[in-house]
Amino acid sequence: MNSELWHACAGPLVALPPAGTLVVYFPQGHSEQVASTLQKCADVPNYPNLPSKLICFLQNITLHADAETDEVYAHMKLQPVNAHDREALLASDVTLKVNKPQIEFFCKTLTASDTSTHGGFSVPRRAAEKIFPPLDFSKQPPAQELQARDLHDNLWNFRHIYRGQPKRHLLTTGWSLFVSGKRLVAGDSVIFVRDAKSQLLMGIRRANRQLANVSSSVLSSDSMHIGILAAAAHAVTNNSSFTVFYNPRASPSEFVVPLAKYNKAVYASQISLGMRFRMMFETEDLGIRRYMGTILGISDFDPTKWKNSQWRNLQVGWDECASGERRDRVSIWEIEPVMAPFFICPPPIFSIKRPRGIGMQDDETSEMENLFKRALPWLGEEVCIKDPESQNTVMPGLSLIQWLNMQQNCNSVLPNINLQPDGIRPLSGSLQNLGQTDSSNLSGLQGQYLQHTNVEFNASSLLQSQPLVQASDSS
Amino acid sequence: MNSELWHACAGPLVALPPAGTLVVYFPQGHSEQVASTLQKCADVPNYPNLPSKLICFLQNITLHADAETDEVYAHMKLQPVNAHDREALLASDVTLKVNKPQIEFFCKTLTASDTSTHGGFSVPRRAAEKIFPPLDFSKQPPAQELQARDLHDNLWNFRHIYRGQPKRHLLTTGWSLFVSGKRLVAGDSVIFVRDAKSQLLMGIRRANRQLANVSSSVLSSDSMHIGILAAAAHAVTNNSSFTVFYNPRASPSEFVVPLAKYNKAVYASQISLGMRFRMMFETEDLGIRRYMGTILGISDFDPTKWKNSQWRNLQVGWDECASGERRDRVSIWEIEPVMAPFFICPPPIFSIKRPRGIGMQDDETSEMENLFKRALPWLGEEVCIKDPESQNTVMPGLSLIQWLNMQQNCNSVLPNINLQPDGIRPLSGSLQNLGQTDSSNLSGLQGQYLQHTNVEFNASSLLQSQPLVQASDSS
DNA sequence: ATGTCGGCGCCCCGCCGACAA
DNA sequence: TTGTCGGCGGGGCGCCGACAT
Repeated sequence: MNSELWHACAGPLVALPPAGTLVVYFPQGHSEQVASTLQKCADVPNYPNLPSKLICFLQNITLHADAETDEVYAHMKLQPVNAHDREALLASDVTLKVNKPQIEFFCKTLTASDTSTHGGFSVPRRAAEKIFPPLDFSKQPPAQELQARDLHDNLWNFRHIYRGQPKRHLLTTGWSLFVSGKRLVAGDSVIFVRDAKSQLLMGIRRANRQLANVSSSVLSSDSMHIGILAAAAHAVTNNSSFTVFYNPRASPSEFVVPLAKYNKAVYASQISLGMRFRMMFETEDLGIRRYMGTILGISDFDPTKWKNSQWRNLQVGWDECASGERRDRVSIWEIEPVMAPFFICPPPIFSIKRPRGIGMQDDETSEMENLFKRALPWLGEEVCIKDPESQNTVMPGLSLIQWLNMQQNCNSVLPNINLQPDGIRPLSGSLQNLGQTDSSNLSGLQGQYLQHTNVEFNASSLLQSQPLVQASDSS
Repeated sequence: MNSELWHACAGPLVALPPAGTLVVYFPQGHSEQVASTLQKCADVPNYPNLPSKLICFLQNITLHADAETDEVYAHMKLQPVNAHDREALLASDVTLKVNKPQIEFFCKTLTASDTSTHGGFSVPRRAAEKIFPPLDFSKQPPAQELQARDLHDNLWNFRHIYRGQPKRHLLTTGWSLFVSGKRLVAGDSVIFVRDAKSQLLMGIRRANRQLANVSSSVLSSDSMHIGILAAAAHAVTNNSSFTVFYNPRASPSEFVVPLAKYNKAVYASQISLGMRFRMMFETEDLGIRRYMGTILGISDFDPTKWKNSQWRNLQVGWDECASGERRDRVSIWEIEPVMAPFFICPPPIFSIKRPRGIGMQDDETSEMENLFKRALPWLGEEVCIKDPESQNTVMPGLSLIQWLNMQQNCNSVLPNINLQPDGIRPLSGSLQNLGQTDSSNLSGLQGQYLQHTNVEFNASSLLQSQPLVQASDSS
């Protein structure tokens, strides 16, 4: 399975954690994917003794495509962990640094003419020039035979010709076989990728047409829903691993989140009612667009079954509500908080120690504290995330020292309403007394968010945190 | 969903228990169906506290066909029960009396010519005359427009013509649309049914071609396997119901067995090593053929995960081993014991009382005994099963009195080797002292089996039976 | 720049009886 | 009785530029 092609089909927002790193698994989100796939929301009871989130070691991850539909998905083999070695933690942090290689591809939504039996495929000019091998324009008409491999490594042959008045690029012979073979209809999309070896690859993305009742004839949806929970619970109990299928196109959100991404969002962001944020959405041509929104509430999505989960615990409203498809509940790691540079408040650090959850051994306490110390985002890594759209590096260096310095200059100008069940208190003195730092480069930060820290410090005051793995109440 | 069509597609051996009756559910068999569907045998651990068999009330049963493949399957809503009302028990017994209505249908395996684009469908002469509406043979050539509904109630139109030299029935116009629409290939079968209202129905049965890796892209096979167990266990714990999908074509055997059928097989049959038996198999044209075999062993199929299950606890050998596809392990209710009439030994009645299984309340004891008293097969029903192939009624009346009488005349001529974990003792005196009965009709019984009883008696001595629902050891 | 259409050539779908198994 | 084939007619697949958006 070609990784570039897989990611092109998955979309620009999908970033898979690499094998060997730590992730946070949300059974609730997994359930959502199953419900979304089955297009049916089963009323699944809470599963006894399964926490609302699990820290797991990602043993293995493989890329796949459905044999019938070409839909991309990933197998992830997860091992629930209580103790973590330094190596895995460091590897997990590194995931934030990865720059996706800029792959050459184009995506076109098929028109009625493209899919009819009357003719071939009209290739967008820029696409043909960027992706396809160059034509010999001395011939009349310029033409060539194209060969492209799909997600299953099957080879497809097309006649690529440049003709007509005005001139345009067309795929003729071979195209109809592809359309009927993949059962494409108008509205579906086709993706052409030129990989590192200049080979041509192609994938498809189907339109979100209702698949009526795709209910598998193998398992009842109830069994499926309970099955994913039971599999995870079994792995926790037996200290073994379990396998999940992540289907980025069907799943409303990723339910296996890199631990570093999770920690950064939860512990480095200031979330409060009324806060403005941005969030990335995918455009039709596989680009990225950001929409602005406001946090309207903070509460458990499902207080009875999944208590104290951070899964979609933010109720949000959107500035442009025209596209009503945007969700009204998101998770904290999905958003980019927008702060005016001098209106920043201290990050929320939980101070109330809760009773240990079921399945948490007492002697794990020090390990958990080590986990927090190491996995906190300001471990000294150099984070540099590129914006695939603008090609510009966003988030120029803002150190935690700089950020802390800002706290001294403005204390809680914005009202700090917080509905999270645990109390919040500002960072205690030892951290606030760090030295003054040049803040001349802060003026350009408006509309950006704190994503970059590169200072080490003694995080002892953070260790009174709420345990990350917390068993749900077995009521 | 038309029941006649569904059963025609399911095959002659499939008999579904009606809603409102009691059944025995075997999780192990359910697991086998899932493994068979996924063509992958996952190594699923034993599920804690789930017995190897569950008595359930069949709340509901509905017939379905897969939207993609037209494969038939059934939804069954099962409620695990501990106490049973008399009505359900009686209804369960009635299920043995049901004579399937003799439906008019024919089945043809498609040839290369049938599925090629070169021509239409060659209709077997007898089939056309029996199933299709009669042609007007005064016209030349005789022809008509046929309309048939498939499993999804879609209407298909065909031109039915009687022509050629020699004359033969053909489906021409419309046939190729059906073949391509259903994606039929040579080797698949098509079934035409004329229902009670003389309407034409049609279904398909696909050849057993390897579907490579049909692994769903939704759930891992591990999650599926554990899901079916968890769903059943959850229903037991919460006194609720669970839903299973029974796929008669994919499943090696039925895993939801009518309680009466189960009891009759377990308590009315004498099973011993070396015993000869017959078993029904399906022929290619949806007929029935019996094969002879010998019992080679009696033991738990999976002694570690499913202890004391009767699922496939008989190891068998077949007289005609040419067709190596016959299973080497079967369940007792699948076979027809073959006994020489004067070589019959007493039925095995378990006498060792075992500790109550997990989940068995003490106050259920009397209910369980009532269950056994009522569900035992000699409750006075008149069993009359027709052999669809020979059209003859097999098993003429052999009453329990007659059978018991035989016991008095021959005591254990055949060696009675029995490997079942529980001890076996003969029926105690009160039953053996029943009066002499005419046994003149026994001479024709050689090669048949005891399937018919119609006498009531005091079964008090049977009440020391092993509990039917028995929790697996939670080791 | 590209979606749709009329024109039209030719491939192959599909109906026929011949022939054989 | 019925599976496969050669013959062949016509419908529609598919390649072309025209034209519009």
